[in-house]
Amino acid sequence: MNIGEASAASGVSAKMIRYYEQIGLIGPASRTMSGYRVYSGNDVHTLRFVRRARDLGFSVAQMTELLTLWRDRGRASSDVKRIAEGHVAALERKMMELQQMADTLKHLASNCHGDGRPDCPIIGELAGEDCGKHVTPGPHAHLGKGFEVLR
Amino acid sequence: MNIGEASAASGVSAKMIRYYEQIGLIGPASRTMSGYRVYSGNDVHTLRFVRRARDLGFSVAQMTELLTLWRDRGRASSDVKRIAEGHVAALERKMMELQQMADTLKHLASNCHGDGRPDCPIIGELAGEDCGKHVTPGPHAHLGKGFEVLR
DNA sequence: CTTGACCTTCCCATCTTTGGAAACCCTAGA
DNA sequence: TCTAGGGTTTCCAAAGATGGGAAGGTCAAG
Repeated sequence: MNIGEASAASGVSAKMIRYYEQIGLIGPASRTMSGYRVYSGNDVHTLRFVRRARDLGFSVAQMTELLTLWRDRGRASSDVKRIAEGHVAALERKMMELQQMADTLKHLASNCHGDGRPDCPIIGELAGEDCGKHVTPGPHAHLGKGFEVLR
Repeated sequence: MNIGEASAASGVSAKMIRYYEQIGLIGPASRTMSGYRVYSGNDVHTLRFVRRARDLGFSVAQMTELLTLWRDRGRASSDVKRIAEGHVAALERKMMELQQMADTLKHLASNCHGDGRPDCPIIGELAGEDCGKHVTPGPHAHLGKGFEVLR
């Protein structure tokens, strides 16, 4: 099976398969005499594992850990659970961050006429116009570097 | 006011101020004879605008639009509202995506012993083991390229 | 004048994914 | 057998926003 077939069978693009090999997430594929990569059913299994983990938002680093645990017959499920729960926490942190942005914007937009007139609380807020009630008190600016999640 | 002071006054790092100038989000700053960038109170006002928009998750492209509208005294608030609501929609799409990942993972984790034993539904799901009830039916893989939101 | 803090530009790294170019390989049809 | 097309290889670059650092110039205080 060459890389195109492996890609179709796993749902991982050929580009990404090469990339994953390059960065060491997956081992180097064996080659034909002419240099074409060759994949086995087992390789496709691994690629599917990677795609599912990717779909769940795991980073390459986390996938490396997960792949190692997957291959380790003597693994402790607590190790897997720890990674998963850490990721869930990161997802929830990110969601809260987005929620806060969305809430602020929705509030501002709800007070915006949205017609031909130029007055707009959204622009006003961004410009820092103190017009009485403030929507963003501020404390969500330095939310830290919780960017482990999401591309 | 030099770039360090403008940075402190606006909350935008000096690095980012230079970057925003380079990509054309903000106009080139005037310079002293020795080449130091010089900022006015007005410039700081603009930088604050940019920081607030950034904190709300707007992309550079969107900030460009917003800055243009801000400067346009004859703007229609509907234009601003449209951008804001589009961004809210993107935020909500992204949140739903994350929620789906988190839900799947939480479900899997709740069924994981999390002890020293190797059995683990999380690894099982990633490996594609069909063990009766499936948690991820699948239809959230090709969620599209909704990556306009978030860094 | 020296020192330390600041500024300048330039390059690199992050992280995942996509795109392209140039060259090579394989297979089917003429 | 030759050729056309599609698949494959590698390498380079881009994207988004931000951080880090090096090498060298500048400024203000002592």
